Amino acid sequence: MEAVLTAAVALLDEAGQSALTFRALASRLGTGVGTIYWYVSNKDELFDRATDHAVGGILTAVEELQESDDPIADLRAMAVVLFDAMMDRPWLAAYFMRNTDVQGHSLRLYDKLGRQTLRLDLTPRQRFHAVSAITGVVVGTAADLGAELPQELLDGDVDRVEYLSRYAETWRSLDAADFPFVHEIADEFAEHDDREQFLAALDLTLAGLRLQAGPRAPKDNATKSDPTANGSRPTP
Amino acid sequence: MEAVLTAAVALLDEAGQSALTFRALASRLGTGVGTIYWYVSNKDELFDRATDHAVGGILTAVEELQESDDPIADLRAMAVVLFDAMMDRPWLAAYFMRNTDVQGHSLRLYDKLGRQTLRLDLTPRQRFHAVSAITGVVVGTAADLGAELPQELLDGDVDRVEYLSRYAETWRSLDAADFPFVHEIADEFAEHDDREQFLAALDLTLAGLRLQAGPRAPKDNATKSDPTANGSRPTP
DNA sequence: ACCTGAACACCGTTCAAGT
DNA sequence: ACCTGAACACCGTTCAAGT
Repeated sequence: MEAVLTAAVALLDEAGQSALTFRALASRLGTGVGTIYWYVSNKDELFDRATDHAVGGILTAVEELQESDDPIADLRAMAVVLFDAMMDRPWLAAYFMRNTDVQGHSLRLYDKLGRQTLRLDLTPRQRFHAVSAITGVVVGTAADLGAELPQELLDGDVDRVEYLSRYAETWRSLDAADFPFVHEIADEFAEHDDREQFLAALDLTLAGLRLQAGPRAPKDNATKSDPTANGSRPTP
Repeated sequence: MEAVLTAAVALLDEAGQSALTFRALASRLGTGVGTIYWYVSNKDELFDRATDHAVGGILTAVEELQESDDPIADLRAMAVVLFDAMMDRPWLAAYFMRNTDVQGHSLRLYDKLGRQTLRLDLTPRQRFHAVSAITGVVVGTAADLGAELPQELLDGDVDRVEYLSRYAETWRSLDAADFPFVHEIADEFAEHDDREQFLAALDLTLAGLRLQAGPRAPKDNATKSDPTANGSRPTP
């Protein structure tokens, strides 16, 4: 079992999603395809277990983080670790946190994140939504990366900067009156850095969360929280 | 071409991602598989074009929205329209905004969204990041929905509430000391509504954006913006 | 309990051949 | 210019048969 998962992860690392087939996995393990079906009941489960196997490593990295006195800063640090792991392994995003029945490490990681929200002045529902929002930003951005790479880039015919600037070129050539925004950010797009983009999205979410969590200054635990300003908020 | 795309969208609507095959599409159109390859060079492009075809409808819905004096409220309204369309068609999220070469409607929609950020006191880069963050929330949450449905649900063996409460049951049975957060939100999860969860995530992002856009009160255009507090922010 | 691999049904894609 | 469908290489999954 252990061997099956490490081999599966290796295949995914080497050549991405499409490289993980029962046949490829079997031949790497030196066995028949049927063998794998003894450990795993279908391909979805294979992906789930391979993903969780990789999440194991992320979990230990997250557990090594020092807890600060600012829960939101801690959430940020964890999200960054998670995102960086997904940049290394773009295939991770697709199956991350699906089916926690099988994904024990993922559930632990989810709890690790959520525990920080317990330190904030929020309702259970707000906590649930906050963690979902944060994992959503991580997975959403990372899933884009996994899908973003077209053939040309993987084949090495074109490098990333050329690819992006060709896009920007097309965008600049559009009618500025018709596409004012696309025109405005064409240059930004050409030079954009995925990690920076992720951090920007994450920080918007965290800023919103900080606002929601109440008036206490970020790292100031001396001030008692204002009971009139607890987290409850009318549903939009 | 038009007929190919409407047939493709119909297949996707009826039975999801996996139902769109060249053979199924050909037989629905009463032709051979080869015919489709004359209109489209591979399956990715087929998905891209089918997605953009559907986005056409979303675009007109978005264009019918009235512009208010609050750009952030307008962004919110557009995001909600987009999300609702994706709840109707969970297959949309997977290919949305990939390859705007082929997706003319998507590019227009992207510009529509971005135009609202032009009304905010932000740098081009912040505008670019803001729109990416917002579409990320929409697509990220919607992609979850598309993937979330396991076999049991599609087969109708189990309905949604039973499925969720079975999960919650498992979560409650975990050691509360080991999984304090999962324990805390088990009930929330059992009753969670996807749309509400989306709105919560969106509102966190928008709250962050409002903060970033400067000190002006949301709907107050009388106050001159404070030049010392423009949107620039040190990169984290 | 664990392994094997031929067999089945189904893909995307190509291409020589047609109108 | 547009259509056709057999053929190819490759999937996931099953299962009778082995140890």
